[in-house]
Amino acid sequence: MKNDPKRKIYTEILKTKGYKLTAPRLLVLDVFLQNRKPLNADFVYEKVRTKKTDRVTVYRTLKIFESARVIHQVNLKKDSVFFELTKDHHHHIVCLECGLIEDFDACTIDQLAKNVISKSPYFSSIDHHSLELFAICKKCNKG
Amino acid sequence: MKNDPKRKIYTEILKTKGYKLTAPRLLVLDVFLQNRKPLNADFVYEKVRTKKTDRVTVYRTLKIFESARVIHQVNLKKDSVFFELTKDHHHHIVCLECGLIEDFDACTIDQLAKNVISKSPYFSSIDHHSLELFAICKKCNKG
DNA sequence: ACACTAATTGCAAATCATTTGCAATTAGTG
DNA sequence: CACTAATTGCAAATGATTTGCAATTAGTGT
Repeated sequence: MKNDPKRKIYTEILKTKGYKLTAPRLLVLDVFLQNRKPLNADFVYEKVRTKKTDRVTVYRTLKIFESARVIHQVNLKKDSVFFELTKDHHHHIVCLECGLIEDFDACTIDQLAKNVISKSPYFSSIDHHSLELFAICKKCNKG
Repeated sequence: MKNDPKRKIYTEILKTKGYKLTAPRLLVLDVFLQNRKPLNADFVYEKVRTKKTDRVTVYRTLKIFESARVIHQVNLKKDSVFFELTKDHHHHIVCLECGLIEDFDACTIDQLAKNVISKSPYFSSIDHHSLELFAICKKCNKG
């Protein structure tokens, strides 16, 4: 969505880091803004391939977005790597059988992170975190 | 280590699930017992290749161990998948620059998980979880 | 608006990790 | 000790991701 207020935040981050705002990059960004869940390279490519964007460009764009901290990896134990927008951060419960994903917030994690940092000899601040719970969902438990 | 008390726990799990205790499987298990940190397929293979064990067997063994819940995936944002023994579970702070890993415990996560479960319409229990913090370590922050 | 230049792109080919098919071997059972 | 299904190793296939390179383009200054 061109009118998503977060769009500007991300494009500003990219500009600040010296990356050009090219058509493919904006397309990929919009895929993330329009699909607020963890996405893999293939999903993104399927959404932009019609708009003359190569698969390689998708890979390269994901790398750039990741290094610019616009997106980050999410551990979903699927066969490929998934990413989500950094500002959309939340946590997931993932069904080990069917892959069902439920979101949840965990405000206590920030407190926990502070605690860990205060005791660490190597780290003094946290960039971001990843908390995933894995389970068998009720449906799969029956089957 | 043949004398590691946890070795028996894992071999029992494998037996119970009907998997044969073959030489390659015991070799892979021992690699995990002797290297208490997240490992990838390549690391394991390098440790067992001398003992006439094929790379394919390593991959297949990791799959079996994962489905038997002897090991599970850890999200370290590296280019390949890492695993650790389930009973060795702890959390990590990973440096986004140099990959330095520091371990920590987080006993409050279990409470948090219970809390999430009590509110979830889809899940009624947690199998395991994954909490990783990502940061730039003090050393990399200077450089 | 126009030209310049480095960054970015698309394509084709290469690489890397992981998987599959199949015949030979082996662990666990009786 | 023999039996049988599970497991293994090899070779080849697959699938995801990366690389080289020439053509294109965004952002800059004019």
